[in-house]
Amino acid sequence: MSKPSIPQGTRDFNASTVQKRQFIFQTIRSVFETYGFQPLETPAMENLETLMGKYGEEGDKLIFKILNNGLDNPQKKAQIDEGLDKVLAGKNSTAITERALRYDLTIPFARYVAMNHGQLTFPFKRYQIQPVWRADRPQKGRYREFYQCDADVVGSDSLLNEVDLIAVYVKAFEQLNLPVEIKINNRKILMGLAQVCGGEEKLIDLTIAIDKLDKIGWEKVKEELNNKDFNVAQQDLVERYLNISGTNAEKINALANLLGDNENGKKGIEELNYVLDYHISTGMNQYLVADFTLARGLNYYTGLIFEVKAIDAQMGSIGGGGRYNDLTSLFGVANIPGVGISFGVDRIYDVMEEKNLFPTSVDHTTQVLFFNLGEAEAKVAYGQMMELRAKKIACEMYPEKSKFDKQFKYAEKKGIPYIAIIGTEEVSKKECTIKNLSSGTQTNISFSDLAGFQF
RNA sequence: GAGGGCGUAGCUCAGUAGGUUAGAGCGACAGUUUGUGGCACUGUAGGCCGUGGGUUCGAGACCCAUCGUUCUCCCCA
Repeated sequence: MSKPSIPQGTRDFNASTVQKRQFIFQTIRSVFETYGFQPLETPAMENLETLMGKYGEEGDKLIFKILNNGLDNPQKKAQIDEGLDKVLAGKNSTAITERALRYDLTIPFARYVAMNHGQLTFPFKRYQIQPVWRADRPQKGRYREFYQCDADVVGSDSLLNEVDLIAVYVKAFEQLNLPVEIKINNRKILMGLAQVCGGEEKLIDLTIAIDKLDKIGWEKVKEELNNKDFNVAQQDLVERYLNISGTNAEKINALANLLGDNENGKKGIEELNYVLDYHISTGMNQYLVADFTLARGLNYYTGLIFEVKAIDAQMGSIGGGGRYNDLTSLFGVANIPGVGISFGVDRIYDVMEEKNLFPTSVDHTTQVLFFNLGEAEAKVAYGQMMELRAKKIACEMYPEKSKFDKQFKYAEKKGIPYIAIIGTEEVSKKECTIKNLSSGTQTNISFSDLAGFQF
């Protein structure tokens, strides 16, 4: 038998890791709920059809598909052979696979809204904290199974939603004590740039090229634009666009000059300004950075877009989101605009761990270990232990009668702060010896006072 | 999908130019110490050197393949 292992890109989480992760989940969840979002859960698997074509060509390749059952059924052999040929040719076939693992939380949410729009009260605000799966090649900060925490509002055009979601980001990261900046841009600005550069149809090529700027540098981006038939004047314009710098206000001014009276550009700037101005009054503007190089890969975004970056950390974005005007139309229900954000918990964990930002209080463990000094003594001790447990004090008893040495070491390794000794002497006196392991101090407490002892 | 690094004890790693019985630290276990831990000392257990093939008188080391892992690119949280 080979050594046991787990699939590539997946992880087991030990007690301390789970507790730290729970701290992140609880922090985010409590902020979501404070802002009026309600929970939703959707299945780990969706119909393949629901997911395909929603994440772009690259995304489709990264969807984990689930093999159908019953492929060994001889009566279906013809269909299955035909399906297999399609799969081998790089297509999908429902004869082979008709379900897939969730790739993100946004599309399943859109599907849910489309299915239930008759029953939902709009604006509908939901949050969702669940794992997603991607058949990506794992590397630093990238896993094949990871959690997303999403909050979305659908059924409202108001920019107040964007304002509110930014506040969610700020408050959550403040509570996590993780310094971040929130980059903000508008797809309309990018659309405006594309129009000024020759046409809307260039938007996708343009955003893909721009998105790479901080990785490959301007020269390479220029090369890519050249390959995509941007002429010299257009390349020049993009260069001036990307070189915009300064404070948020200065950047926006420069951008307004560059895009002139392009309608999308004007609208995009207006929306951006609205949100930035709003957060001057909340004092959260210090976190906001207008960044016109921000593009976001997902093509369903239509308005303001966000990305959260941890300050001074070698890590890709730890959150992102934006406005999508018509996501549910993918599922046949039109005119439900929405806006949402996502937290990348696994990356947040990695950054916090690296920077040592977890409060020590997240480690919960047993408070009191009751020593086992023999059958009769243990029975008395067990009764005392149950009293403490009734007070919600975490206790456990060493399961075997062992030498002190061994029981002490167990407590020490597990980080248990107190031990309780009840031996023959204590039983006859109806008392208990409590020892604080870190200070070494030891006191005798009568059974009747034990439940009131301050551990 | 493309390209690099690394696989030796439970963990972290040595292993010199290919040479006889593969080492250390930590951890585990036992004892010194059968009602007082952390420290110290002593001892014990634990290795198909990832797997398969090849080169060689001889391979942990060199070559090929394969699997695993990790990082980078693409893309993304």
